[in-house]
Formats: sequence, C-alpha cells, structure tokens
Amino acid sequence: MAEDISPTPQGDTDLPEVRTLAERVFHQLQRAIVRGELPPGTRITEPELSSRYGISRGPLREAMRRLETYRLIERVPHVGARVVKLSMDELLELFDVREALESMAARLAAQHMTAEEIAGLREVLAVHERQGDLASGEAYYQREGDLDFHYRIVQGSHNRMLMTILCDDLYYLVRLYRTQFSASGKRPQRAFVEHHRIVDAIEAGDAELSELLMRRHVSASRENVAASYALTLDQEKTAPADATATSALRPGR
Amino acid sequence: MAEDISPTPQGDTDLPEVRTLAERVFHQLQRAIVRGELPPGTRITEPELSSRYGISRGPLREAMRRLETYRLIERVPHVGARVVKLSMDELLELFDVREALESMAARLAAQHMTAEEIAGLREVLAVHERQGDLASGEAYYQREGDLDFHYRIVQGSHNRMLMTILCDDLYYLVRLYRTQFSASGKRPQRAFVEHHRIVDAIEAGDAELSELLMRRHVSASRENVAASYALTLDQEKTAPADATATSALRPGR
DNA sequence: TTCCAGGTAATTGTTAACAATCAACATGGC
DNA sequence: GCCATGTTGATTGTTAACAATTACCTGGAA
Repeated sequence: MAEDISPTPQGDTDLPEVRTLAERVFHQLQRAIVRGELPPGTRITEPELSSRYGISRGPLREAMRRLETYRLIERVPHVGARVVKLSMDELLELFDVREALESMAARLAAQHMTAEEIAGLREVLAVHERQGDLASGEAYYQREGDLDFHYRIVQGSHNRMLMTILCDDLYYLVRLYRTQFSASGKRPQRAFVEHHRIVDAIEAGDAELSELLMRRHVSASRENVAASYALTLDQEKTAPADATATSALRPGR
Repeated sequence: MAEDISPTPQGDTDLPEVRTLAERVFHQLQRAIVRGELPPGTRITEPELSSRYGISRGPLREAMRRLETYRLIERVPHVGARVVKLSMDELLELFDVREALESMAARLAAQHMTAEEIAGLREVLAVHERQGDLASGEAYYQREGDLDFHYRIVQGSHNRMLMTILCDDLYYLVRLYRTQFSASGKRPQRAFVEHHRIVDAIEAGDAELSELLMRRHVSASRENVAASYALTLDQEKTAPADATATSALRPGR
C-alpha cells in the first residue's frame, strides 16, 4: 500500500511554477486528493510521503502547509494531518459562499468584460453544445464545462481578489466535492439554458440582471444537490448498509 | 536598524494556539505588520528574522508561509518575501468582496441568529453609543467597534466557511488597510444609524432587508473611501511632493 | 471484565549544515 | 561612455540528524 499515488517523477512540467520541489509535490498531492486517489480522512504522515516522493521532509512540510491553506488537508499540532472529510453541511455552506461571490462576479463582469472575453465565453458554450448530445449522459465533461463557464465569468469581473478566492482558493475544494458527492443530479439542459441567459445579460451590460440570474443559477444548483442528498438519505433508511460511507457527517471539531 | 519590531519574547500567551514556535512568531509578525511596525514593501529576510526572534529558519519559514496565505506578505521563489504593498485598486476590490460576503452573512444571520446573539449585538451598539460622544473625533475606537459589529454578524450567519473567509482570511487584511489608509473619512453617525437598522431587520427575521441594508452599508463605506481618496489625489495635484507615498499604485504584476 | 498507569515506538517540531539560485558589482570590450 | 559578461556575496531551497510530544500497547489492580 505504498504505490497508490503513482509517483510519476515526470509529467507535470506544464505548470509555470515548478521551480521548487515543494511546488511540484504540492501539485501532485493536490491532484491526488482532488481525484480521490487519496480518500477523505486518509492520514498523511510525513516520513511515508517524503520517502514515496523521494524528497526530504522540509519541502514536503511546505507542500502540506499549502494544502492546508486550500483546505484540502487539516493539521493538528503534534498530532498529524489528514485529508479533509467532507460533510453535506459544509457543501451547502460552500454553495452559499459561491452564490454571494459569483453573483457579484457576474455583476462586475457585465460592467467590465471585454468583447473578446464575451466571445470566448460564447465559444465555451458552443463547444459545450457541440458535444452536448453525445455527452448527455456523460456528466463529467458537462461539469467540467460548467466549471470552465463559471471560471471565465470570474475572470471577466477583472477583480483580482475575487479571482483569487474563487479560482485559486475554492476551485479545488469545489472539484473535491464533485468527486466526493458524485451524484450531481442531472439537470444539464436547465443549467445550459441558464448559462445562455447569463451571457445574454452580460453582453447587454445589464449588471443587475446578470447578478440576479447567476444568483438563481447557483441557488438552483444548491437545491438540486440538497434534494438528491435527501433522496440518498431516504434510500439509506430503507437499506441501511454502511451509513458512514455516504452520510459523511463530520465527527465535529 | 535591527530593533524596529520590539522582539517581546513574552506577552502573547493568551492565544490558545501557541503550542509551537512557528505559531508564536507568526502571531508576532502578524501583529507587527498590521500595526504598521513593518511598513508595506519591507523586505523580509529569513536569517535576519530568525536571529531576531531567536529561532531557526524552519519555524520561521512556516510562519512566513502562513503570513502568505493571509496575503500579508508576498513571496517569490528564490528571490524573497516582502510585506504586501497596498493599492487603492485592491482596497476597492476588497470592498466588493466584503459587500458580497457580508450581505450574504446578514441574510443568513436574519435566519439563524439566536436571541442571545442578537442581544449581544445590541450590547455592542449600546457600548458603542455610550462612548460615542467622547469618541466622536476618536476614529480608532469607532472603527474597532465597527469591526466588532461586522464580526458578530458574520458569526451569527452560522456558516463556518463564511466565518473562516471573513473573520480569519480577510480580517487582518482589512485591519492593515485601515492602518495604511488612515483617513477613514468621518461618517460615524451615518454608519451608526445604518448599524441599528441592520440589527432591526435581523431581529425581525427579514432576510432580504438585512441583506439589502448590509449591502448598502458596505457600498456606502466603499464610496466614502473612494471619495476621500479622490480628494487626496486632488491635493497632491496642487502640491505634488512625493506622489509615490500615498498614491500607492502597484507596479503591476 | 474494566479501568488506570507506565513504558515504548512512532511521528512531529526544531536545528544546523550543505547546495542551488539570484542579484549586484566589478571588469573588460566595443 | 555604454553595454555585455564573469565573478562574488548573500539569500533561499534542501537535507539529515536531534529533541519533544503524542498515541498505542502492555500489564496490573479494583
């Protein structure tokens, strides 16, 4: 059980910031966690990982510190670190934060987005639509495209702090939640229509409408997730196999 | 020039999380930066600080990494770190983020705040009012009280992620901005009235009104800062002594 | 059987020395 | 005189060993 992560000493030289060992192992660990190769709750021990990646504990600790700031692991002094365990409560909290920040981003995007950026946004939707029919059941690309759509609108806000919080700090947490609660519910058509209306409002320069539509869009996604979760709870009640696996209630800090 | 910070090996043992050297020096550095004892743009060099605080470079690097996540310092690989330099653009960006998040917090507070919490909130305003007449010109306590007010509403949202972002991640950045752009404009009466109306809406359980009032409150504060800044620019134009000191335009990343 | 105490092993925190990178300065050529 | 280039100094990145705290396990007593 020491070869789960696929060390891959090569491979990720595309990132511009691999000037140090700590950066490289940080990206490797980040990818492993987001992909679910390191399941939530997994204990992270420094000697094991340092030997696995062939580096010393110094850079590894720095990488772990960065993972901690992204809320992907949780550390306790003198005790250790473990991959963050997700609860449905926290997922819903994340949706509230996204609703607040992304609606603001849409408002600012309507004011500041350039013609080129809007064209690029439409292109995302077009590509999305082109492979939409074949990917109707393939939820993965759907959601990737959804992430890309939201990502570009945040970029269009031209607010660097907003971009940092949403696209750097929370981006990987959103991805982790998606791999964790894989049942994203299928409302691709609805989401697709909403995306188009948001772009229309942005292109028209209607800040208030853009904000309102984005707020509804995120809120609807939140309700969708909450509903499918309630459904899961019901199914568990009828056949309570191993409740701890899916209910994922935090032990409480 | 090696005794500017006041090493103070004792003093801050009130924090619960001083179980490690890195934690302690982190808090010391954080306080030094927020108080302005380490001016923006100051270069942070590891050997100097490690010898100054009497610790090794290991814990110091961990402390600096934490400071980086709070956006209080900026690091460049193989080059070094320096205290973050504030620009008015970024301050306005921060106001946008606060407007989005704190209005959401007010909305959630109206739904989830307990009677005890609301009573505590009113107590903050009462204390504030009691010393309001004597501190009419004393802007410092005024702003501290303002921070406390906002802080408690965020706590009242019962959304841990919101609390983390606003009260942990952005709190010290807001304080740094206030010490930097000390001219906070004086609209204490206006802000005070707005605070009371927000509490009224929260107590009435009116989520939408609470959100709206908080949004206006933060937005008004933003416009106030922007206006006083424009005034400063005008004064500089008439007497352009050293423009770089107060205009504080980033060199652009 | 259950609870508590002590000891042991493992892990984290810390330190100091070594290696790699960068910025500034001096030197030489055009 | 100015620009390119090599060198030097300092700073950061990395490593390995040491110290301190914690968790687990074993043993015994109520």
